[in-house]
Amino acid sequence: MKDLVSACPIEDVMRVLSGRWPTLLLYYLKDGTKRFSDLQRDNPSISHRMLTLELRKLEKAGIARRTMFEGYPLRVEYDLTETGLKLIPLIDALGDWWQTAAPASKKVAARSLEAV
Amino acid sequence: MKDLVSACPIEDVMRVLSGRWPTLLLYYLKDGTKRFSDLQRDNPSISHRMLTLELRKLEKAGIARRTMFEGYPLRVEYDLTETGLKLIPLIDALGDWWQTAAPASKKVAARSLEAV
DNA sequence: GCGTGGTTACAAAAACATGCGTAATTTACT
DNA sequence: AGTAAATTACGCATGTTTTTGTAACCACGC
Repeated sequence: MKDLVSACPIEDVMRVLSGRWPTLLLYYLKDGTKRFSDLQRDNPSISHRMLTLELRKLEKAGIARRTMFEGYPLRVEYDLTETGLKLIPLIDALGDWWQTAAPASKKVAARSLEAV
Repeated sequence: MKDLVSACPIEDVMRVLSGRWPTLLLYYLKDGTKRFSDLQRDNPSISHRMLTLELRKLEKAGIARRTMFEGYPLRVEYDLTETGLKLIPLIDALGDWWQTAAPASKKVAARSLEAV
C-alpha cells in the first residue's frame, strides 16, 4: 500500500500538474472566469470527458473553483482560486525556461503539424 | 518518442516533466553527479527500465548529461546540464507553492486524488 | 557467477477518446 | 397551438492509445 501523501512535495505537485491538460487549462483560466464551453472552444482537442475530469482534479487540489448556477440550460463557471493564481507565474517561468534554455536541441525544425 | 516541439511551450515542458519520475530525478541529480546505480538506490521504487527511459528523455531534452566510461564493469555518470540546473529553482518553487498555499486542504486533496 | 548499465518482448495500468443519454427551458417550424 | 430540435454540462459504457511495470537476457571482466 503506497503512501497517500508522499514525503516529497514535488511528487504531490506533479500528481496534480502532470499530463497534457492541467497546465493548459491553467493557462486559459488565468484570463478570468470561463464556462465549460469556453474551455472547450479554447482547446478543441480535449474531450468533454477529460475536461470535466481535469476540472474536478483542479478543483480538488484547490486550484480552480467551480460555480454552478441553477436553471436550464445548465451554466457552470470556472475560475482560479488565490492558490491557483499564485501558480501561474511558476508555470510561466517554466515556459520561459523552455524557450530560452538550450535552443539548439529543441528547435529542431519550425514544424507546423498538429498545433494542439 | 513524440516530438518535443509544439505551438505552446508549456505543452512542451510538460511533455518532458510530466509523470512521476522526471522531477524526482532532477531532485536527486541536483546534488551532483550520480551513477545509474546511485539513482536506483535514491529511489528504489523506480524500475530499471523506467530509469533508463526517463534518463534518456532528460538527456534528449538537454536537461541531463550522460557520460559513459570505457572499461568494465560499466560505469555511466549522469549530471545536470546548465539548462537542467536552471530548472531546479523552478521546480523548488512549485514545491514551495504546494506547501505554503492552503496546506491543509491539499493533503486531503492528494489523498482523494489517489482514490480516483 | 557476480555486478554494471542496457535491451527486448510482453503484460498491466493509466490516460485519453467516442458516442449516447439526461435535464428544463427556449427557439424554430408547421 | 403543437411538435420538433437546440442548448448546456455533464455521466456512463466502451473503445483505443500511451505509459509504466515485469522479467528475462546480453555484454564484459574479475
